[in-house]
Amino acid sequence: MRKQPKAKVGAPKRRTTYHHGDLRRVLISTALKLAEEGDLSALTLREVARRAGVTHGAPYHHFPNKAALLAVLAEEGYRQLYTEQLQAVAKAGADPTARMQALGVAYVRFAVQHPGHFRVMYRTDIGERAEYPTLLEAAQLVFVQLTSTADGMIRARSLEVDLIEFVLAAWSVVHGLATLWVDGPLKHLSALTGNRSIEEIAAGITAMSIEQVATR
Amino acid sequence: MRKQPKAKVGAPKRRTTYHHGDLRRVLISTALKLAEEGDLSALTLREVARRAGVTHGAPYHHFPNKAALLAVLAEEGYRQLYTEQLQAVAKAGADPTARMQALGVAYVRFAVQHPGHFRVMYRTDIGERAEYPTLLEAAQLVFVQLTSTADGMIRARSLEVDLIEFVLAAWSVVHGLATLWVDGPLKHLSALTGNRSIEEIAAGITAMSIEQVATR
DNA sequence: TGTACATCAGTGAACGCGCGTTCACTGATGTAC
DNA sequence: TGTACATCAGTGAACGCGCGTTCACTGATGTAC
Repeated sequence: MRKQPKAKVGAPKRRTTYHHGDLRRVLISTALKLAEEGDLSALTLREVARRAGVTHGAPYHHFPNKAALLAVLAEEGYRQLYTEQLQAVAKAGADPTARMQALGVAYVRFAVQHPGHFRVMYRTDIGERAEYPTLLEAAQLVFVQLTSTADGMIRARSLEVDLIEFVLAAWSVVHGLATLWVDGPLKHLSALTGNRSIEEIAAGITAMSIEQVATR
Repeated sequence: MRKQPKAKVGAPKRRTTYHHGDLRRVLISTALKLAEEGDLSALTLREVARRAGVTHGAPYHHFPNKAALLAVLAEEGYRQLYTEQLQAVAKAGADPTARMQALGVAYVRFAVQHPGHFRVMYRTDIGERAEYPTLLEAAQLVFVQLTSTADGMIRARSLEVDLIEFVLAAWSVVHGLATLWVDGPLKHLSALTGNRSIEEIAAGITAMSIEQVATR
């Protein structure tokens, strides 16, 4: 049996090895947890290090600076969103309208289930995104998926709407709902939403906003 | 003629009086200007004082703390939004659908024209809003206006939609568009929107999202 | 299997910074008589 | 109209704080022979 020093109660887990093993991964997931707690201003490198049970200098062996860590977090978010939307669309079957709606619902569900990722993805004070090409690429993946799904629906139904405008409308409604829910007034206005789950609401709203276009 | 000391170039205007005259007002409008510049993390009390040409202790003779200044800013924003929406609805005439759409367009226009107010209004890290009853009241005014306009449209057309759901859908789409435009990816994606004005886009999108419900 | 040595990934002290807030002060202003 | 005095609204030094980042260091780990 390995010697296992007693860990102080409430203190971060005591490492048994000097080297951490997978600090990079731990820093990312700790930062994510912090972002999930709400206020992004509480997401500091020093606090991340603290919670990871490591000195505040340690992260610099894995990331050149704070912005780089946030960029990784954002990129992971976009990839996750892409994957979840891909699955949702696949599950929705062949009907282009159903696929479009599933995409929207998946967007809102992602934001609600991964608020940390969502916040970091749309935070503006991360610095120039152009410095992180893989982040840009991941974001574009999501956008392309939206555009092509929307295009599929328009073509299938020979709708007379401008693709860009349709895409913007769809994006706006789910982004708005997600934002109002995750960080906005809806967070506290449960009186409004009662005991309906966000998913039900999202389904209702996207149905109202998107499906309508198809059935006119 | 009053004696007028030469002001240093680039420095804040030199006061000729020891007392400022209307520092409270100036602090508010300076804070607003800062919020309009983009990143709310740059909106600090000290910077506000600096730009107002006053020491950083001075604001405390007009506001108990930073949160109180932000609360005033937010409240002004809500009142302004309410007024602009009221005018837009009045201008739209009697048709309930046209009124509803005008309300939505006014929301987006407000966000675009007053991004500072918009940012502060929806910032979560201001502290507990319940501490500022007049702020709450102003926000509710806007919400009530939205709800009653939506209700008017539903009744006039005997729509079979849930009021809350309709309200949420309408709010989501304009809030999403505003957010994506003011602080989100649309800010830089002018490729998407081309040379169309945000107002045209907002009109198109709200028409697509809201009017459709009525014409089904 | 053992040893020498390079490299990796931590530590912890330090730097410089800007923030919100407090406080004793003082010059300017308003008011009573 | 002039004067005494209270109050208002500034000043500027100071406090304590947490942040991002750097750096010389050192213990742990991996590799060549």
